[in-house]
Amino acid sequence: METKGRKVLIADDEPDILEILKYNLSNEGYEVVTAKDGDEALEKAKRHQPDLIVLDVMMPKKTGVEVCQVLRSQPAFKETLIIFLTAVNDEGTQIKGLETGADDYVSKPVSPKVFLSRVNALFRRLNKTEVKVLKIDNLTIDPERFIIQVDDNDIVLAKKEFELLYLLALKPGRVFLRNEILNQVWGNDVIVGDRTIDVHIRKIRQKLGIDCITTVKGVGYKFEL
Amino acid sequence: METKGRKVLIADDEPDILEILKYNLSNEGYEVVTAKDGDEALEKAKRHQPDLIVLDVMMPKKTGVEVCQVLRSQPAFKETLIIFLTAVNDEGTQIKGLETGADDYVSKPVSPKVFLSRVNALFRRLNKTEVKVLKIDNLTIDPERFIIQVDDNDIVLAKKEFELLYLLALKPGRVFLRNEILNQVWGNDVIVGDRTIDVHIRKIRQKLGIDCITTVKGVGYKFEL
DNA sequence: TGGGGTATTAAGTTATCATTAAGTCTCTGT
DNA sequence: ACAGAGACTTAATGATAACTTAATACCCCA
Repeated sequence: METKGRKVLIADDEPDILEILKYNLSNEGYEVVTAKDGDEALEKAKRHQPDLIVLDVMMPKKTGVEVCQVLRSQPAFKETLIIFLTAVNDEGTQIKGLETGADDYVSKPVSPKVFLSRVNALFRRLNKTEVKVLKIDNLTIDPERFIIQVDDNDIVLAKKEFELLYLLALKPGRVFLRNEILNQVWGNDVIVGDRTIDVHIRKIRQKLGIDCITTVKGVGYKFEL
Repeated sequence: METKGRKVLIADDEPDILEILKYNLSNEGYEVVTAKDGDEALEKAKRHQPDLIVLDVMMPKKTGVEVCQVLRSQPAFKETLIIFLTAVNDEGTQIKGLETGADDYVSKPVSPKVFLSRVNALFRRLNKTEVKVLKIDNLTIDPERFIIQVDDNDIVLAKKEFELLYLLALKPGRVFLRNEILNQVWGNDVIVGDRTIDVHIRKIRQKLGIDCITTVKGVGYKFEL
């Protein structure tokens, strides 16, 4: 995760397309991983944790839409950008794709120029809103580098702890219900007990050493300095 | 992803059915959660607080009817819509289902079109008040964030206190009978004395510091600034 | 002025959370 | 593949806030 450039995964069953897109993205400074079918796409996505995933709708093993659905059901890929490629200039498919949780949609034949501008646009949008460094008083949370600082002292949080803190800190003062936390941090399908949240909260409080998470009994937790 | 729509939980042990219904509901803008047996259905229902629950009658772990009974015994699910799915075209089952507290009943094989129209009809029938932020003069009540503000000062209310205030504030000027309050805030099953309401009212008045709840002797309370 | 209601207070009761420790899972490097 | 470390989850217990009740004081009106 040291590369300055974003990581992109491209999944398409046509080697030519893969080659063209990879070449263009690499030229722009992106790090590129490729896959030739749906299953491979899922596997590489999990392994490489790309920032953007480009999915051909028509692929062997699993279609792009299916891959997208699987990915979106996992917390790790809730925020990942997804673009669909399709030869079908079908309005229905387009809508279906976007509803599945895709961020954009590019129809074949792909113009490298158009494609690149779309990709860049998505990342620009992302920078403004989603993944951003939080600075609240003497506390800094950098989700990209996975680093937390209090008064310039680095603090190491485990993954779940980090995600939990980041979630709360994104909207200071707002109370997050336990259910909300479970959905956002653990995902829809994972079933864990309520006490699990408590324990993570405790570890965060302990490691940070500052009292920034408030309990709202019977409701949930909120971030507050 | 960004769906503002209602949340629907579907429980069925046949993956195909889940897939079809989920796809159709998603297309209509509903947010969908799935479960593959009775126990999982209960767990997800509790966690996600869906607006509608679709239950297959024949499921492992717990049947749809059993799940329904458990849910209906809890105040949180008194108002939740429930639809039964069943392959048994049995009049008896149908009646038993409706008596258990289901709102509708769809027999398999399910026609997506029919199913959707039933679901839409149910929601149309339901005059559920939206969960929205209330702003009345210098008082702000945000039920989603569980926050109350008076003149920009945050005030912490306990859960019951909050729910009670929110109920009254939803219809300013309207008098709520004690029984009405008990049903809405405590649920039909819970039996608590009348004085309990008084005590909560008192705490709200005390914490808010402003006189916004008026007593109507022999009748109930109303919100009024 | 007494009765039917409500307000207030304090004291019980319960539900929920914090904490700790121990068990299970996962990843990593050899 | 294996061991070890750290991450994650669960279970058990103690602590505390939320909730309920009960007892008493109050108020208004026939």
